[in-house]
Amino acid sequence: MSVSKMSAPDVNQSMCPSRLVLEHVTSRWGVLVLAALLERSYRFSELRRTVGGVSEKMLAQTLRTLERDGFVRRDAQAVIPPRVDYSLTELGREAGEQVWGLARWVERRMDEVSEARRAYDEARTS
Amino acid sequence: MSVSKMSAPDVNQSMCPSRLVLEHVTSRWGVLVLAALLERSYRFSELRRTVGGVSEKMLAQTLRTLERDGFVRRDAQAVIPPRVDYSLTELGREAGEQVWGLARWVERRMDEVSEARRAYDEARTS
DNA sequence: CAGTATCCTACACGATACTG
DNA sequence: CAGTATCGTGTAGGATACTG
Repeated sequence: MSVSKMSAPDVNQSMCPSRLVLEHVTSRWGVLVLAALLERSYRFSELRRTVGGVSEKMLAQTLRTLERDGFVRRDAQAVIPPRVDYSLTELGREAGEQVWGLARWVERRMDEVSEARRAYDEARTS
Repeated sequence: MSVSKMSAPDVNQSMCPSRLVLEHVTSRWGVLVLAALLERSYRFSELRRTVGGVSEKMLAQTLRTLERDGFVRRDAQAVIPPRVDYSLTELGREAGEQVWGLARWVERRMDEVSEARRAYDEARTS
C-alpha cells in the first residue's frame, strides 16, 4: 500500500540509520532548537518565541525527536500551570556544537556562495 | 497566491539565506554526492551508481544546485557520446569535509543514540 | 551518455481547535 | 501553560518517457 513497486533493494534510509539522525539535527527546526538550547534551557513557549516562526506542532515534534535521540532533556514539573524545561544533554551539546559549527562555516562562506550564484546565473542569462 | 495569510513577519528562509545553503549540503542526496566527490571526480551515471538509489532527476537537480552554489565543478566535453565530469571546487571540498565530519560524528555516537531511543521507547511501552 | 519533461503520490508542515 | 488531534495544502522526490 505504500511501497507500490519497490524501487531499489537497499534504498530508503533503512540502509543507514545514522542518516535519520543527521536529518533530525540538520532539520529546519532542529538546527535552531539546538542552537537556542546551546545558550541555556528554555520552556516550551519561550523556545517557541525565541526560535520564531515555528508552529506548536513542529516544535513539539522536533523536541520529541531530539529527546528520543538523547540530545534533549525534558524536565516536567508537576505544578499548575504546568512548567516544562528543555535543555541539552551532554550528547546534545556536542551535536549542537557540530551543527552550529557547520552553520557558522556556511555563513562565513556565504559571500563566496553568493558570488558563485551570480556568476552561474549570469552565464545563462546572457 | 502562495503566502496565503502571512504567518510571521520574518519567517520563511528569507530571513536567512545561509539556511538554504545549509539545506543544500545536508540534503538527502547532497551529503552523499559531496562525500563521493570527496574521493575523486565522477561522471554522471557513474555517480548515480555510486550513490545508489538516486533518481536521474534528483541527481541532476542536486548537482545543479551544488554547482550553482559554487561547490561542484561541471566539466562537459564536446564529444560523442557526451562526457561530463563532476568534481569539487576548493569551496566544495571544504563543504564536503564539514558535512562529512558531521556525518562521521553522528556515526561515532550512533550507539549512544540507539541506547537513548531504546530507553525512551521502553519508558512509554511499560 | 547525459540529461530534460511530465505526471503523480506521499508526506512535511502550517493553521486551527481542543484538552489536562 | 504545554501540549495533542485533525485537517488541508505545497512540494520533495520517484517512475517513466523522451531528446541532443
